[in-house]
Amino acid sequence: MPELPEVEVTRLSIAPSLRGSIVLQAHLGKPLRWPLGCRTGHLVGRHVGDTQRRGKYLWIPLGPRPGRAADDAGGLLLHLGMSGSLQWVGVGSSQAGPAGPLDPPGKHDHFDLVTTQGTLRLHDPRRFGAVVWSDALTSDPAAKLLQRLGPEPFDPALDDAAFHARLRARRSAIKQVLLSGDAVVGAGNIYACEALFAAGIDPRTPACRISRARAARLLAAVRHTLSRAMAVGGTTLRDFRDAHGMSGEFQNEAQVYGREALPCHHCGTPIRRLVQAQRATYYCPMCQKR
DNA sequence: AATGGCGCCTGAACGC
DNA sequence: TGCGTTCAGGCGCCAT
Repeated sequence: MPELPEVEVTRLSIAPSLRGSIVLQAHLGKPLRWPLGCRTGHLVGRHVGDTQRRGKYLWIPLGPRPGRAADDAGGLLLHLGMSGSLQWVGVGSSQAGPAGPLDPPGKHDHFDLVTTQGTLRLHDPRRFGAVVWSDALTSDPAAKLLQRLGPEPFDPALDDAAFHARLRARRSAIKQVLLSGDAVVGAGNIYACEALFAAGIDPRTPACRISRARAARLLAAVRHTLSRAMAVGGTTLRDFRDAHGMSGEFQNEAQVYGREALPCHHCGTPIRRLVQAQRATYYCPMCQKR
């Protein structure tokens, strides 16, 4: 399940390959969450810029078409949804087939961006993901999709006081507030559970009832958990891979996620599972307090 | 206006 | 073996 670490790992695995290339063609498969918003031919001939990330979205800047003014530029906003992953096949790679630089799209390959340096392919069985053209990050539809996102976890402007203030504005359980991305973006179900364990906070605690000191611990725990996950290539529960096929290792370090009834690594108490907002939450009833 | 719930999708795991 | 059911969940959207 791509959360912020998986998206960042993906970004790092495609940015150097894509940067400086020129789009030769693009192909669409089955419909994704939202329509592309332009014809695939609209992308051809554009210079590819440096891939950026905001929350769990990726932004691939595309320069103006040949002979057009600067305001013809735009880019692609990508989201990996639940089951999306990107694959990069470089020109001259061993995966190059007789038909061209890449095998024909498989059943779950729904977008190809063919460039002078290689092909970026989106694989997404559940199709909760999206690829959307936008004239700029600050124009719709990108702006509309990004406007509601909370602060980035590693934004220096997000200090303990700011984070605490955001928690105080929410009466929902802290687990749901983390998932909503209102107080800080990037923690999905796995990392929200892990960060709450690391901070020793019961996932059912109303966000507004968390003290300044505990909020500081939680913010540090979110940052530490996301950092650690990125350092080991993310979490591969089933099929997450970076664009070069590398799987992640964080699943081996999970303290609570997916460990119902197994002993807590810290105190030995069986890990519990509960459902919050129709999503599984795992926690240690001994180590995590309200 | 914050908040809870729905629906989009498919494959894996499960029960009979 | 095969069928039906349940679960997984990011997140925009809707209703309250």
